Amino acid sequence: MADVAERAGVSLSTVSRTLRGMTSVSPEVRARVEQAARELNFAASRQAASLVTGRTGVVAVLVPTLNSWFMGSALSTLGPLLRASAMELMVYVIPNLAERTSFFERLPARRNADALLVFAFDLTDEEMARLDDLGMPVIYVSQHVEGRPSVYVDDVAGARKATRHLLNLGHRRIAFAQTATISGFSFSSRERMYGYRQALSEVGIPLDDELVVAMSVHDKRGIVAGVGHLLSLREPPTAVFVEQDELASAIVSTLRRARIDVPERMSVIGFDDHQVAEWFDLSTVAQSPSDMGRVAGELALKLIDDPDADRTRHVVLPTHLIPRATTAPLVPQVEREDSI
Amino acid sequence: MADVAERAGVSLSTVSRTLRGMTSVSPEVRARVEQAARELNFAASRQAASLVTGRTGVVAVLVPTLNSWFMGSALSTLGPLLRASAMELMVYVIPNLAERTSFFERLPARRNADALLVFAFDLTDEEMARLDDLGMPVIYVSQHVEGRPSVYVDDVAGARKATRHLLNLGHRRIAFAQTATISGFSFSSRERMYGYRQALSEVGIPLDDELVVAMSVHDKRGIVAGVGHLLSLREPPTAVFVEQDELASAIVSTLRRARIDVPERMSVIGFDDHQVAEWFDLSTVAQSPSDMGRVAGELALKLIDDPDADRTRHVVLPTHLIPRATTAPLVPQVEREDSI
DNA sequence: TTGAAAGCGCTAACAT
DNA sequence: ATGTTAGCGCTTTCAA
Repeated sequence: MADVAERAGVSLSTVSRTLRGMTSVSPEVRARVEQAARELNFAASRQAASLVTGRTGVVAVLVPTLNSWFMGSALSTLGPLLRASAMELMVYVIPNLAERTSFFERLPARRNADALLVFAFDLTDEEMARLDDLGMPVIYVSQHVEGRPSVYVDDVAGARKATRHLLNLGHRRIAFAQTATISGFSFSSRERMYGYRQALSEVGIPLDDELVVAMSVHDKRGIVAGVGHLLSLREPPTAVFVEQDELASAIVSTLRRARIDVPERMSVIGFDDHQVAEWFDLSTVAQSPSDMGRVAGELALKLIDDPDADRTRHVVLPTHLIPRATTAPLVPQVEREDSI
Repeated sequence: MADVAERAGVSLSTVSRTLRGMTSVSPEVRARVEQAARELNFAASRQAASLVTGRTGVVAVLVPTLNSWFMGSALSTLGPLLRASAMELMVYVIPNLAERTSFFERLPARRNADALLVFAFDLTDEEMARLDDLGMPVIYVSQHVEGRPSVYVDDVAGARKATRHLLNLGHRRIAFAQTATISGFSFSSRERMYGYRQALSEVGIPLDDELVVAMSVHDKRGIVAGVGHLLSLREPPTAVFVEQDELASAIVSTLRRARIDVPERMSVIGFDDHQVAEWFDLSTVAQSPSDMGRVAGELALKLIDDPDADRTRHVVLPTHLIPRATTAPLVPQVEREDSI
């Protein structure tokens, strides 16, 4: 910056003021400085600036993985949004317990970011307390935490929509397929189960634990076993609400391979509106991770800029039912049973 | 840091040395300092340190999107790897031309990172020249650039493997399904096409442009039309090599919906070993984005640490054929033709 | 509107 | 092994 000052024949402070776009610089001097800066290919060091301003120009995000549709969509929106406000995006990927422990021990984000976005993590109270005295706004995304700024989708309402859709189609035996805890998303999982139960209770259908199965997307045998369990019940379900599109797709494949037609013999509805839902023509409940990224980013910027902003605000995002080809009205199968 | 020094009853430099893990600190003092630091919840400011050292402790990555299996896997590996070397991961998401232009104009990474990893971008010569005088190692990932450090998978060999597998199964009419340019991945696309052609030429099968179709994963009608084109040829293919698993899955679905059994009537092989390949039991050629992230990260760390390291080194990663259930030996369909 | 000067929090060279 | 001290490149009073 000294070089620029010399070349433009002005003082250091004038260069600084010019480059930050302050108004108290005469147009003539400004032109000269900008010219010099361009010629020298100069860009100010954020490190040095932040040392004196106390702001880093960085927003940090804490994520369990980047390898998921949800995180990918959310961050792909968040990145450009931050850049529009001259902020950069720092990512902390915490895939396992060891990393997690070390992160919370050392809190590397401290002083190295202006805000932290915690994505889809089920934190312990101690961990949250630790983040509380990080000295920066901490926003919880895809989960809701009392008394702290949170952005999340209304999982309960979404699950209710899915279940009601099946009820409206005439189904009465409706199963719920749960994903065996994917790290970090257990919060949504609980909420979706709750919405499912609510919808059934509303119409007076008693809850039946036999209709609830848990499986993991990556465990083929487990999926087959789970589906098998449902099919071997005395009174099997005619519809399944699966809490995640990826698992729903796997279930549809499994059913079809077993010659159980979907949706003729079994309706299946997912949750997410993941890309795979479109490929499978899967009925589902859409949420928008991209909106989540945007809203969370905007909230972060606001909390950074305005220390008086409400730090307990919750933003709840809506869901939408997307009926596609894997749900259909219940067809009474009485004939078959009679014919046995 | 002064607070820590005072609390531990030592000098500033001793605190600094301790916290950076230097050996020239007596165990007893070290313990005291660490204790004090913990009590005060202290973490050093990277900004201040980098002002002195000239190193930022940051590795920046330039990506077209985060919302893809490839990027997600690569960065999920890269993140923890960097953190193990006390480096942080800064992400620049450049989804469109406007962002791209502005990135190359302002080069925000300048002075704010120690190395830049350019993922899956087809850069112009001017853009690369611009990066050359960024004053930090720039590593090209998932593409190969003459004279600059690059990490990429051997797409040509992979495509050859896929095609040869089909040839070995007896297929002679083998189509190639290309993805209509997904931003940033045109490099791999060209290479895979090239490998396909090589394998055919090796065994003396003439190239037939009618067997090459382009489609986009998100354009259902386009996929149906592309498949339709192949099925309406005078001499239709008995196998298709699809350059991407996601598209391959869509093609398998389309074929099955049209009652063309896969693999009985048509073999389909993809490329990537994307998750979806497992769900569809799709034969494919595996590449490992995760390895790519790891290797690229290691290379970055090396180039940062060792100014004398070879800056033109290329790392080529292998591919593996994964035969699954969508490829099968050619069944002569002569009978059918006779019976018409 | 511009300039001079005092730090921001750290590291590294030097001294002990 | 530990302490002292001079900056790193900026921003921000304060003065002119």
